[in-house]
Amino acid sequence: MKMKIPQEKQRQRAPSKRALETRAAILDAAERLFAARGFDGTSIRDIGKEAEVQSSLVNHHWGSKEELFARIVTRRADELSIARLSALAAHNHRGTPTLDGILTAFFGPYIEKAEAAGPQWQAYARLVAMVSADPQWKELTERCFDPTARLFIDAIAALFPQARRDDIAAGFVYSVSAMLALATSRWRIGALSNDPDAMTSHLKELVQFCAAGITAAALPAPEPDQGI
Amino acid sequence: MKMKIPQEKQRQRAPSKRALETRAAILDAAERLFAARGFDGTSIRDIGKEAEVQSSLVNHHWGSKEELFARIVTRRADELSIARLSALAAHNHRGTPTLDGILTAFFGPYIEKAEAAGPQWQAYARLVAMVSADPQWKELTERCFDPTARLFIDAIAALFPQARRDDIAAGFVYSVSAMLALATSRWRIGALSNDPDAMTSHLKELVQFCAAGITAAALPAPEPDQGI
DNA sequence: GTCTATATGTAGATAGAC
DNA sequence: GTCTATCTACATATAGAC
Repeated sequence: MKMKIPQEKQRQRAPSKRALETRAAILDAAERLFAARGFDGTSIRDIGKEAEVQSSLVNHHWGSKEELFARIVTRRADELSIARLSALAAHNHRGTPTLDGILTAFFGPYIEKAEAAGPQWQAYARLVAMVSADPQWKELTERCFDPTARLFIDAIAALFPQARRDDIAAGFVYSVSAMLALATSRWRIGALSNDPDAMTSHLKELVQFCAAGITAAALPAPEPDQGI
Repeated sequence: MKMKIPQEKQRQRAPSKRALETRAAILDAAERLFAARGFDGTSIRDIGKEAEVQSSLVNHHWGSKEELFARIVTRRADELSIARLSALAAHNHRGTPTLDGILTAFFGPYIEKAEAAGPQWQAYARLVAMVSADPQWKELTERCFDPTARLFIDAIAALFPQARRDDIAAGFVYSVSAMLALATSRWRIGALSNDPDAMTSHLKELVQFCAAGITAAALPAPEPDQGI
């Protein structure tokens, strides 16, 4: 989660307003394109065109394509981590922690931002789904998300003192992948169920799904083939 | 991207043994590289080098890069669908269907192939995870996986006559994403739990997780904030 | 079927004028 | 900071000899 950007390391004077706009426009455009077409599917030229600036300004402001990509992933990851840990602390302060509460503290901040701030956060979910599945970005993923994930796993593990930590961790990874599936594949759920729907109402269903799954994974296996 | 492979449409004579080997080597090499680096991150030249054949043979045998990619995704998808539907039929024939049994019929064939036939099937899981998350391959995904998915959703929905089909479908999509997370991110689970493990033992845990989740999602919401 | 050679386009990154 | 022009490398795909 340490994200030194080399281009900024020794900035001498305050940048002009226009320069700041340019830099922000490049970041937003790059986020949209990377999310839609992937890292290799997006060119520096595409980004310049989308941001309506010269393509050489992309390298000038943000260095190499890899550095730009890492910058995009980390800026929202940090914001998300803060919101998630704050929600977790608030939940703990409210009384005895519950699994539903912990999961809501993790899922909620993203869902809220995706609904409030709109398409940029939705694009970001696709970006996270991509980097999570790609070994090329393993280090980046670990830096951005693992510290917070460990804290949430700790919190859940505290609810199941008798459970193996492996099982809790596995359940948490499954839960995160389910959240990404919700965020990136509403079209898929809609297509399979013949009825698209809004996002917020899915949060509670997602929490219900994951909480039941983690509880089942944490407890010793019940009678085999229990049926429905 | 229409399943016809132009190069094969009117083959006149039986191909030589060497030609068959070349064609198979290209497919396997392409599968490894596409899975490791993605579609845009893999070049035809890379594939030729990996298969130890001339890169022009890649186009000659399999047409364009897109056609080659679609061919790779579909060949194993068809094999998987057959195995899954066969397992589902066997389970139904065995007596009253159960959720655990249906999920095992869906997950089992992949896990078995990944363990038995090894790395090519593991690469394939990463490939499926990629195409599932990428709008560029939406049509390909629908053609390959949706028909079978619908049948499994039907089978699950029959166990919960009172549930909304949307909730079943959502639970199934979450379950599939969890399976892909297991197949592609063992390193992630291992890193978070400080203890990597073998794959087969995870199948039962995965089924347990998903069955509990789907059951919870299918039933009307219980008392709010039920805790652990 | 397989090879060499190549046509044609685009990639990331930078140099240097303003 | 911004722009034009360009260097160098590599991409997909094909033509044509063997």
